[in-house]
Formats: sequence, structure tokens, C-alpha cells
Amino acid sequence: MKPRVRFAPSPTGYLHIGGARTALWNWLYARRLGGTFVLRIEDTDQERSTPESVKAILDGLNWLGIDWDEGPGKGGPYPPYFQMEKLKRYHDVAEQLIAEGKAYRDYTTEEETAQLRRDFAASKGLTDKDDLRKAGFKYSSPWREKTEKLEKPFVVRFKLQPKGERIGFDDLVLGRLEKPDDDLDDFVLLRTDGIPLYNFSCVVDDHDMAITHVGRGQEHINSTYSQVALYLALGWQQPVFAHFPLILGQNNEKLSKRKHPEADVMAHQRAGVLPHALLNFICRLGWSHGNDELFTRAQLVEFFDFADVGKTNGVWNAQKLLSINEHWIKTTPPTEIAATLVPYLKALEVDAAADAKLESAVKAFAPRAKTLVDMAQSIKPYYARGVTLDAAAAAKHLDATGKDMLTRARAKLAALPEWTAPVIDPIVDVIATETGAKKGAIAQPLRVAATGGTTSPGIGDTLALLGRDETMLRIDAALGS
RNA sequence: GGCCCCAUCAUCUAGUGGCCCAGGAUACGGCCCUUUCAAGGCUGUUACGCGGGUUCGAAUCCCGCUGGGGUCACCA
Repeated sequence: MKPRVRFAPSPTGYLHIGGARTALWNWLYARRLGGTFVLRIEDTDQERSTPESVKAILDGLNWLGIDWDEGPGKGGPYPPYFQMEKLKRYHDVAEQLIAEGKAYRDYTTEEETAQLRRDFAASKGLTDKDDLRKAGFKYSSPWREKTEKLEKPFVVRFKLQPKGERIGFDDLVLGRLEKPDDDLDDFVLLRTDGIPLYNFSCVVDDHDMAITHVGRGQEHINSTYSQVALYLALGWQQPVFAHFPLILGQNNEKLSKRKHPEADVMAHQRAGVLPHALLNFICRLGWSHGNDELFTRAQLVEFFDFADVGKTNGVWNAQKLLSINEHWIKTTPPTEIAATLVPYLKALEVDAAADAKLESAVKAFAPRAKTLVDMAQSIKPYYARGVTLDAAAAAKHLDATGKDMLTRARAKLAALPEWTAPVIDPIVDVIATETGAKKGAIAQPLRVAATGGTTSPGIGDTLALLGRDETMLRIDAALGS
């Protein structure tokens, strides 16, 4: 049977790194097995959900190349894919549960439960919510055993009926997970305004959408027990669960939007990371395929399996991401990199087309750039007219002997029949032989004249990139300095 | 605090009882290459949290401790 998996983000901000990895792993699983990847928007938190966030999440997934078979913009056989569009369905399921005595209407107001908390706190001499938890505060509804229907607002609560047994499930990553069933409490299914809460809508939707495997972060383990209780009460078949280890920030806490800027997927685009590099990196964070580190997209699809996901949380390692980015910048065809690079150059006010010149520039700088931002910055001077000489570099390399070498080089360059790196490069050797000078004594003055500084790609590549006219212009300017 | 999950280098990880006085990658150091800077090649330092078992033999299995993380809403 082909698996049906899903990614179900709540649109309360940008696409989070953890979410992206969850999406990726589910997507990979579906792709490898020829299954279906569903995108469902869990927008029931009306306080925080926004259309902009929906767009941000879709944009993030698109940038990473994670496409969905069913969901927003695609439709599918189990609509709607936005939870707020199926309120009636949740209501019906809740009513069914009430009718069967498996849920009840709780007319206690929010203010009353808050008062209960305050009373409890006062009796124990406590103050905040955290203290209450530690002291074991537990809400118990007076409406639990009642069935009458009043003309008052109510929430629908699930009526847990613990048997003193253990409740649990077989997790694809963690193995058998269990806890005592009396550890669960009567969680809310429907709020006063009729909008469902996560534990409820999630179960209804996963069932309605015929989801076979639920892969999500370990932070959901405890809610899974509640959801299992719901599946049992509803008599629905449970999906297979797979709980993924968390991605931690440098401070060892779960990567969060507030504390960790790197949690934003698109921040990496802005930083000049290739989407595939990010994909490669996050996929390998918590999953492995032997000692392999670098994977093409096809290999990821070929190798990925929930069974190879690890159990331990992983710490975000920006340097490793950069090194992986470096690798893909180096190995992706220059044409592709050039096209991707155009907007980064634009941001630096360089209007470059993805043409032959830019491709050569990419070839020259690919082994030298960690990010596309780096690369754009390095390439920018090659699109300028003239260059400002770095004072220290000029002082060191453009003294009398330096200028003498430069003059010799200029004469030879001017006589060149062709302006390409292989033709330009030997000039350094020729002058070295003629004068007995070291290559560096020739190449460095040339480099300073051409680039203003002491570092650049090989001198042939550098001058070829600049073009004959621009090179001559800069040499003359340096000679006249 | 209750409950739940986890535990190999600084970090990501390989490892499913002998092939491991623990391998790869990143980072860090050295050497080589070299007209600069990179890249590349070679190489070095660094880990099985602790204590008990089981076994001829444990990083691998069991127990305890310790440590880390998650979760306890009319958020998801």
C-alpha cells in the first residue's frame, strides 16, 4: 500500500527549520515509496494565523523544492485542506462523541477556571503557572457526568475513561511508547466559539485524509497519547506514528523563532545558501545513511527512510551548513549558479545578466565562496569601471621594481592575439625567465593593479574576466599612481 | 514538580556482542602543492557520562544514578 503522509503547519509565521525538515522527511518518504504528500494548513488558532504566514510557508517549501500532491492551490480528493473551512465536520464528530457519552459539554467559563487556578495557588501560597504545575494542579470539571443542554456557552471536552492500563503506540523511530492512561486528562475538543483544538482537528483530518503515517517532532509525543485515546474512542484506525528528534540551538534549547534567527528558512536564502545545500544539511541532521554526508536530491529520495532517523536531538551547526553550501556551490553547474546569483548581485547594485562573463566569474569564484553573498561581493569589482588601490597593497607591490614589472607585463599583454586565461597566464613565466625575478614579484603588482588588492583568482582568470580594455585601463591607472 | 523521550569526539554522526585501545564529516593544528587568496592532497589532537550486573567477551544487552531535552492552555 502506498503511504499517504502530510505536513500540517500552522500559519503563524515563517517556515521554521524544524518544520522544513519535518516536511522534507515526509516528502522524501512519500517520494521514495510512490506515495502521496499532503499539505494541510492548521489555521484554527485565529489569534495568530495569517494569510501572509500561509504564503510564507508555501514560499519556503517552494524555495526548497518540496512540492505537495494535495493541498493549497492543488486541491485533492479530501478537501478542504484548510481546517477553518471544515468547522461543520469537527462539530459533527464532537456531537457524535457527546451522544455516545465519550465527550461532554463543559459550561465552566474561562474566568471560572482561572478562578480555580487562583484559589489553588492561594491555598498553596504559590503565584505563577509553573508553580501550579509543580504543585500538581489539575482541573476537574463539574459537568463531566452531566448531560443536560443549557443555553450557555460551553466547551466540549473529551471524557477520558481510564482503565488503569497503559496507553501507547508503536513509534517508527522510538519503538514502543507507553504511559499510564490515568495520566491523561479531559482535554478540550471544541472551544466556546466552536473552533476545534489541535488534538481534535488533527485526528479528524488525519483520518478524513486517509493519512497512513504521521511523522512529526518529538514535542508532540505527549499529545499523541491523547490522540490515540481519541482514535480508540472513535473506533478509527490509527496511522503509524514517527516522532523525530528535535533541532536544538547553540544554547541547547529547541530551535525557536524568538531566540534563534537561523530558525527561519528564508534567512538562509538571504544569507546566500543554496536551497539544496540547506536541504542536504537539515536532512542529515538527525538522519544518516552510513558515513555519507553529501547527497543529491535523487540520492536523498533513494536513501531516506524513517527507520534511519536517530533518536537524539541535534544541535544546529552553522559552520557545517556553510561547508556543505561550499561544496554545492563548487559542484553545481556554473550556468545554474550564475542564474541564481543574479538577484544577489542586483542587491549590490550590479546589473549582471547570467551570460558567459558571469559564468566565467562563477567558475573563478566557486572554489572561493562559502555563500552566494560572498560570491556576489567578490564578483562586484569585475563589473566596475576602474578600481581603487588599497594603500598598503600599492605601497608594497607598486614600488619602482613593481612598476617596472608592470610595464613589462603591459607590453606583453598588449601584444596578445587573444584574451583568455591560458594565453595570459604564461606571460608571468616569460617575464620571470627574462628578468630572473620570482613569479610573485611579477604577478602581485599585476594583481594589485587589476584588483586593487593582493588576493584574487589566478592572474589569467582575473585579467580574462576583466577584459582587455578594463585591464589596460587599470594598469595605466596603477602605473600613473 | 508529574509524565514522556534521549545519552559515542566541541558539533553532526557510523557502530545493533568479538572486525572498535571506536570510523567518517565539520571546526581546529601541521605538511605538501602554489604567482596571491582559496580549493585540493596527506596528516595530527579530541568521544563510548558514572556505577553495578549479564557474558569467555560490551560502545553495543539489563538495572540504578547522573545529565540533557520535551510536555503539562478554550496554542500548535
